[in-house]
Amino acid sequence: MKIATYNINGIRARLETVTAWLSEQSPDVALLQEIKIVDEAFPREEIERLGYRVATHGQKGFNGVAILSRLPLEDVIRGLPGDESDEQSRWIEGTAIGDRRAVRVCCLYLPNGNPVPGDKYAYKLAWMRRMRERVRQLLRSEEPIVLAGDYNVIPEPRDVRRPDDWREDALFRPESRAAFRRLEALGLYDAIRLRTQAPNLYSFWDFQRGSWERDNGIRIDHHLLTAQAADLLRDAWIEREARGGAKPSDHVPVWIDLDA
DNA sequence: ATGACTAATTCGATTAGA
Repeated sequence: MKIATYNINGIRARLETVTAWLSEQSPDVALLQEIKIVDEAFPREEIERLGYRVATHGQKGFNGVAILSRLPLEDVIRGLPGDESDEQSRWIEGTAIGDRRAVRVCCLYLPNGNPVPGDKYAYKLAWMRRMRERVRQLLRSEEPIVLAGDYNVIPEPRDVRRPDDWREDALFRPESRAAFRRLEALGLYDAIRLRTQAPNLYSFWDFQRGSWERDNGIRIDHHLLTAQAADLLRDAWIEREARGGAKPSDHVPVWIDLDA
């Protein structure tokens, strides 16, 4: 079961890029972030035509997440539990039924959190605390679970070309990194780090300042796996080439392959 | 020190992203 996470930075602007990608790469499950559209306006038919089931949790203008699945998709939940007053669409989960195993997939778009300090940073850290509670609940199942998306956290210095440029940024602040480690400490594994300890693996390059040409990137799109999912891990990789393609997002797809 | 890109909203200029 190939599961990709991809912050597409707007489905309106990226529909051709995304449909070409689905046709060429054929993920079994694609977890999308920043669809930036309400559910009713999502181009569902264009994607269903390619053989995908579509579950969205959208929002006008900003944020928004979606699960696209070639496999049966069951028990979809929209929104991160734990705060009824939260109106931002940043979480959707469902169960993809593989040939051998069912896998719970959670698609998340973690808040950016800039500027630091401020309300947005407090929201980011509160959101991460709330996510931890959801993960605690999910872990009780002892099933294969994949939590993937745009975490907006650079875990370590080896995950950023120019660490000094990011010292004061919400993506690299010690509190954000500690909150990410606290998620891992619940018993989750960063899929790419189960495969390689290589530095300079990036999933985002800013549109500005020639970041792509200079390879001035950061790794912020991750798959965290429960132990039961990690047992099934065959491979994990970053589709770096996508950043140089036609009308790219500023993020690229990040992949895992599970024996499921 | 600042702004630089891109997208969405809504058709000009602002907000947000990371």
